[in-house]
Formats: sequence, structure tokens, C-alpha cells
Amino acid sequence: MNTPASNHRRASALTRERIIGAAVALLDESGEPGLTFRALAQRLETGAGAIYWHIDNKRDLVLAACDLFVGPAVQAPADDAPGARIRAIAIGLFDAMEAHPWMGAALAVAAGELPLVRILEALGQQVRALGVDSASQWSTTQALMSYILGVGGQHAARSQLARQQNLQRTPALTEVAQRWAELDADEYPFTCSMAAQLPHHDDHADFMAGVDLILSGIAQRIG
Amino acid sequence: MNTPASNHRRASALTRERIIGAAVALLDESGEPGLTFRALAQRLETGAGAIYWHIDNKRDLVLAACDLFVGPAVQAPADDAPGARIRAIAIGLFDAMEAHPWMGAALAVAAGELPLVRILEALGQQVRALGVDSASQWSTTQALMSYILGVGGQHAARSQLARQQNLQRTPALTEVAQRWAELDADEYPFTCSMAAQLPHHDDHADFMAGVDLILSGIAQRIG
DNA sequence: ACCTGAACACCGTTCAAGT
DNA sequence: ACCTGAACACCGTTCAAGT
Repeated sequence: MNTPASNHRRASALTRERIIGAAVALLDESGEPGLTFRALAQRLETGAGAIYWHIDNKRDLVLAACDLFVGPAVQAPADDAPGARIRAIAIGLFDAMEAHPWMGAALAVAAGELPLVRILEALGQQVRALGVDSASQWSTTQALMSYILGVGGQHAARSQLARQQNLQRTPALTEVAQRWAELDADEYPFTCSMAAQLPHHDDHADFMAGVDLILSGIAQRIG
Repeated sequence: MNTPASNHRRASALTRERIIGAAVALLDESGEPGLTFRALAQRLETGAGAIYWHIDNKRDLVLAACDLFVGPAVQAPADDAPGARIRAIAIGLFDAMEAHPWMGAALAVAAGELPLVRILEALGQQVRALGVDSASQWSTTQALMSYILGVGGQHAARSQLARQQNLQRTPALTEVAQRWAELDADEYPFTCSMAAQLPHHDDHADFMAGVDLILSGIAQRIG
């Protein structure tokens, strides 16, 4: 019989899932420029055009790759209090972006797409559970989401840069901090002083401090 | 004499400023994909390679274009209180991104570059002036910057999408809101209810509500 | 010093043709 | 239904050659 099982021309059939898996591997290895339909086709032992039978375009492919990690990240334990669940979601996304730095840039330009909606929904439900009045729920949720994606993405970009450039030098001294330190101290007093502190900072703790700042702003409004 | 003034082969000499100006025109007309070295060369009546004598690469060109609008936007009136100046910077950047929607995507992936440093510095000086203790200045400034760029960028992307797609239909009904309304209401209760409200929202007021949320979080920490 | 424009080394996407 | 791979219509960037 000519069943799929008896036909072993490839390791397995070309599916949307296998394509996304291979795309993640390429993205993790060499970032967004490393994801190419030609490289993808070669790794999947197929033609470049075959991928288009399962995937609409590159943008959708990258978003589907993001979604693979966004889904689990926003799944907070259901028994916690809203504040704790928001913190858990923030940590989940921060860690996902650190492990897969290409997510930051992809999510920053994906307004309204599925991975963003998942994050919006997860945070919005907790904002509502906190008791924020309905007129403020939108801006409150937007504040949390933008903070998490913005700061998480910038941290991911920084640590990726540090990983690439100074492999043997003290890893704390990021390339960005060095460039900032060379700025004119009269024109950029704040940035210069931050450049000195940046390498000693605990990025994860700073990230959570910002989350708590927003959460305490929310708490004040609820009274 | 063969002075530049007597040589009128081109309207004016090719300078970095003229290149950036032409780049802004192309970006405003057709977004980031519209900015091409070939299109730029044609408009400047020169060869594609000539641009590289004045500009390092496309990334720098786009960042220089952003900087043209970031500089004025972060120039808040010096006599206001820190809180008012932060609000003025936020409004300035929001308006700049609305007028030039390509800025949102460009600034989102420009960690550490000059336009971002300008914003960081302007906000950081006011955070400091508010009396935030030095250990919290970094995360506080990051929270403000990420919120402004994140929400401002998403708003710009949404209004650009609405401008492109439904030119004659009620402009308030954005394409994103329509897509959200079609989501499963059981799985996405928050997003669905926001989709109904989104067209009636005043995006500018919502944006400022978020800024005030963060500012009140800061005020609570100081007091 | 500054400019030209052909050439290089790629891209994402399409599509007639196959199985 | 699913896959092939050549072809199309582009890119950013470089560089020998000009002025």
C-alpha cells in the first residue's frame, strides 16, 4: 500500500508544526536575518515554495514562532491573587524573551496579532479582577503590556549584544553601557550616571521593580 | 570660476541633511518599505552608491530620520514642574509618532541608539527632579519610556492601518477592533469587550491616563 | 573629495509543472 | 492534495572607475 507510513522519502511529512519548529531553531541560532525560506527549505529537505502551502508568509511564520512561547508564558497558576498572577505573567514573558531574543523585535511590531492578544487578554483579565473600573481597564492593561514588552525586549537586545561581542570580557560590561559612558556628561548627565551603574544592575530585579511601580499605581486608584 | 555656486548640475549639493530630508519624505509617503536606496537616489538625482559617502547604512539613516522629530519632541518648557514636563514629553512623542508612524517600529528596535538616549535622558532628568531615589531611577525611567514608545507606537500602527484600509467607512472602526470582535468571547472575554469600546475611545486621553498611572505610582513611592 | 552605476550576493514570493 | 525548483521582482551594499 502507498500509505504515508510506508513512504519514507522524508523523515516525516511537511506540516505547519515542523516548519515552525525549524523556524524557531534558525531564529535561535542566528536571529531574524538567519530565518530564510531557502535555509528553512534546506533544513526541512524540501523546496522553498513548498513552505507556502502551509504558511502564508514570513510575518505569520515569525508570529507563529513567537506564539509557541507566549502561550505557556501567560499561563499563570489560577489560584493566585491577581497581583501575583500579573507578576507571574511578566516573569514568564521576560524569561521567554531572554531565551529567544528575536521575540522582542517581532512582538514590538505585531499590534493586534494573536500573540499580542494572548498577552492583552491574560493581563486584562487580572486587571479586571483587581477591581479597576471599566473605563480605566484599557489604559491600565496597555501600560502593563507595553512595559513588559518594552523593557523585556530591550533587556533581551542588550544581553544578546553582550553575548555576541565580548565573549571573554566581563559579561556585565555591555556594549551599550560602554557607548553611553563615552557621552558628554554635561549634555547627558542622567544617561552617563546610569552607564556606570548598568553593569552592576540586576536586570531581572529592575524589571520587576517597574512592574511593582505600575501595580502600586493601580492599587492607589482602587483605594 | 568652477565654484559650486556656478555649477548647477543639481539643485544643491548632496549633503547628509538633504539625504535625511528625502528619506523622511519617502517614509511619510509609503512607510519603511518605501525607503529604498534606489528610490532615494532617484529623488536626489544621483546614484545609489553616492548616498553611502554620507550615510553608513540604512539603519543609521532611519535613526537619523527619527532623531529629526525626537529632538524637538523631548524639549519641554524648562519652567514647568517635573510632572508637567514628563507629560509634555509624552505628548510630544505621541504626536510625533502619529504624524510619522514609521517611527514606532524604528524606535522599538533601536536600544541604546541616539534617539532613544535623548528620550531616556529627558525623562531621567525629570524622574531625578521628582526626587526618586537613585536606586529606583533606572527602572522608573524605563517604565515611562517603554510605556510612551509602546503605547504610542501601537496607536500609530492602528491609526495608519485604519487610514489605509477603510478610507470612506467610519474611521473610528479600526481594522484591529473588527478582528478582535470576531474572537471567541469565552476564550477572550477581555479583548472582546475592549473591541466594542475601542472605536469610541479617545486614544490621546487613554494614553495620558497611562502616563498619569505611572506618575501616581511614582508619587506614592516618594511621599 | 565626491560621485557614478554596474555588479554582487542576496531576499520573499509566485507558479507552471510534476506526483 | 501536496511538493518541486526555476523564475520574478526586488533588496542593501560594494567598488572600480570617473570628475
